[in-house]
Amino acid sequence: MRWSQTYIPTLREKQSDAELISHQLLIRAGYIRKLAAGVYVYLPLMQRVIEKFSNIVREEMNKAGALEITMSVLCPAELWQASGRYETVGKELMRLKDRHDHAMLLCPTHEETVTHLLAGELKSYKQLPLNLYQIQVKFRDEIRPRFGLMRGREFIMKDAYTFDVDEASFNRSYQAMVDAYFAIFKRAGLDVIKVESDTGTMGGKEAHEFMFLVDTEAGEEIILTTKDGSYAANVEKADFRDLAEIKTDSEMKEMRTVDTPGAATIEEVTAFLGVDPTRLVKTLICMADGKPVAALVRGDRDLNEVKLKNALSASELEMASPEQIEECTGAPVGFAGPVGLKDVPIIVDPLVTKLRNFVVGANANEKHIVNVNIDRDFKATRIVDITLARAGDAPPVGDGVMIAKRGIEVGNTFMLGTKYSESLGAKFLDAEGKEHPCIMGSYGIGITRTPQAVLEKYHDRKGIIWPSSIAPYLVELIPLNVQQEAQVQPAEAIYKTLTEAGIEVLYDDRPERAGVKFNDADLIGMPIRITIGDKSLKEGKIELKARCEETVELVPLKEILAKVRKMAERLK
RNA sequence: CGGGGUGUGGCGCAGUCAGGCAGCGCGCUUGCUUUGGGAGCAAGAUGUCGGAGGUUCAAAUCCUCUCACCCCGACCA
Repeated sequence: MRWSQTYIPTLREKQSDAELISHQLLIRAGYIRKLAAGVYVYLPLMQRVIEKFSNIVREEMNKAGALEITMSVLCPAELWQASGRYETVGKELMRLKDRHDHAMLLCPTHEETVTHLLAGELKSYKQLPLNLYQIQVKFRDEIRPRFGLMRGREFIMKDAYTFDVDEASFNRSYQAMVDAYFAIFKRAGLDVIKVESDTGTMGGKEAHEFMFLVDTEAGEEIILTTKDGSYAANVEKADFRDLAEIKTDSEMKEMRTVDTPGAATIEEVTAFLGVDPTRLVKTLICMADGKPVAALVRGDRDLNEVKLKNALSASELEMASPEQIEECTGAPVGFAGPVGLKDVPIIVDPLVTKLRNFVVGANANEKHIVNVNIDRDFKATRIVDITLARAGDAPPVGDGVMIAKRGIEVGNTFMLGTKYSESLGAKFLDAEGKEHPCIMGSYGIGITRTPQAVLEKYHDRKGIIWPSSIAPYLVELIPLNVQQEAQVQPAEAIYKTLTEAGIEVLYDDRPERAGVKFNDADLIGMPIRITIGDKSLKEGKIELKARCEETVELVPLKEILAKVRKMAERLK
C-alpha cells in the first residue's frame, strides 16, 4: 500500500484526554478516532490490526473445532426476560424500542440468542457437542468509559458457546477453549495467566479470566497469586487463609458500653481504646436489593462485596447511604453494631467467630461496646466468608503467601451449567429418549481491547513496536527523497518484488522530508523498516532495520527479499 | 447518580475575572528554495466562540436554561 493512497492521519501533538500510553499512541499514530464517550472509529491501520488478530483467533478456534456464525446485534427483550438478565444486568444494557414500540436491546453478549437458536434446533444427543462462535460488535453502556479501546461502550468481541451432553464432555470442550486461548494470546505476543474469577451476572458455577499482567494503571483488575502460580484469582473471587496472629482472651468478659467521643473510624477507635484493629469488628450496613443487611468483618479486614452479594443471592448490592444507616441503626455513620440490631440480617465472617471480647459500635452516637461475644450477645443470621483477600494472605491450599498484581482482562471463560439451556429450552433427547438441558460454556476474547493491551507492552519513547503477527504491515519502505529518481527507482522495484512475494509493505511515497518519514515510521510501528537514501545507495546498498532493534543492516538490492524474509523469521 | 473541570478554525491553546475589530502555535493551500531525524521564505484559506433564551448601544466575555466531553467519587463507616 502506498502511503499517499491510504489514510494515516498522524498527529504531532498528543491528545490531552488520553491517559494510557497505549490509548495515546492509537490516536497519535492515526489508528483510531473518538466519536463519542467510549465509541471509536477504526481507521485503516487499526482495521488491519483487527483483521490480523481476528484471523489468529479464527485459526485457533477452528482448530479447536468451533464453528463460526454471525448472530444479530439486535435482540428482542423477551429472550433476556426469559433468562432473567433483562433485570439483573441493569443499566449496562443498551435498550431501545422499534417503531412498533417493541422492546429490544443491543447485545452485550449472546448467551440468550445462541441458546434460543439451538432450543429450536436441537433434538438428539447425536448433534452434540457443539461449539459456535462469532466475531462481532458488542454494546455495554459502561458507567464510565475510559482508556480508549480498553473500556468502550461499543467494542468487538469473539464470543463462543459450547453445548454438551454431560460434565465429562463439557470438561473436554472447556479445556479445548482454554488451550486455544493460551495459543491465541501467545501468537499475539502476550503472556497471559489464567485466574479464577467471579461469574457475575453471567451466572453458572465457575469462571476464569485470562490476564495480561502490567504494572501501570491500565491493569484495572487486581490479581492475587502465589509466587509459583499454583493459585491465582481475581481479588474479588480469591479464597484465602488468614495468617494474622490473634490474641484472644480465655474467658468471656462482661459486655459494657463505653463513650468514644470523636472516634468513628477503625483508626480512631483503636487509637482511642488502645486496642489492636484485630480486636474490633466492623459492622457494614449494605442495601441488598433495597433491603438493609449488616455485614461483620474483622476490624483489620475489608468487605468483599462480590462475596456478600453472592452469599445473599442479591442482584444489586451497594453500601447504605448515611441516611439509610441512621434509619437502620439509629446512629450516625461509624457507630453501627450487631448488638440490639433489629429486623436486619446479620452476616458474619468466619474470622469474626474466632474472636472473643471484641469491640463493636453501639448503635448510638459516639458510643462503642466492648467485650462483645457472638452467640452470647447477638446471633448471626449466617456465617459465611465475606472478607476481601489481600496480599500476605495464604492461598486456600499450598504453601507461602499470595502477592498482588495488576492485570488487563483480555479473555474469559464461563462454566454456565444449565442456567440458559433450562430457561430458554435448549434440550436434547439422550439414548434412552429422556430429555436433558445442555451443559453450556461461554468464552470471550476482547478483539479490540487485546491489541491495545499489546501496546501497553510493545512501545518505546518514539512510538509503537508491533509484534509482526498483528502489525498492519510487516515492512515500511521509505525512499528519503522522492525528488530523486535514483531513490524512487529502487523503491518501486523493491515494492514490487516484496508485494509479489506476498509480503505486506507500506510504501511511504510522500514528498516529505526524511525527518518526517522517520518519525512517522517510528510512531506507527511496523516491524521492519527499509530505508533508501543517498548514503548507502552510493555503495549500491539499502538499509534494513528492525523497529525493535538499533542496528542497521546494509544489504545489496538484489538480496532484499531474502534478507527481509530472514529478518521476519527472526522477529517471530 | 454525586462532586470538580472543559467546550473558541483540522489539532493544541490564549482571550472570559474587568463586555468594545476573534487571536496564537501546529497543520492545510499556492509558489520558490531545501531534502538522512518533525525545513525556510512569501502569499493565502478555514470560526454559527457547544446550543437556546435573556441583559446591553454592544456579548466568546454578564445572567438563566440546556447539551456534550474529561477527571474524581459512587467499597474500606
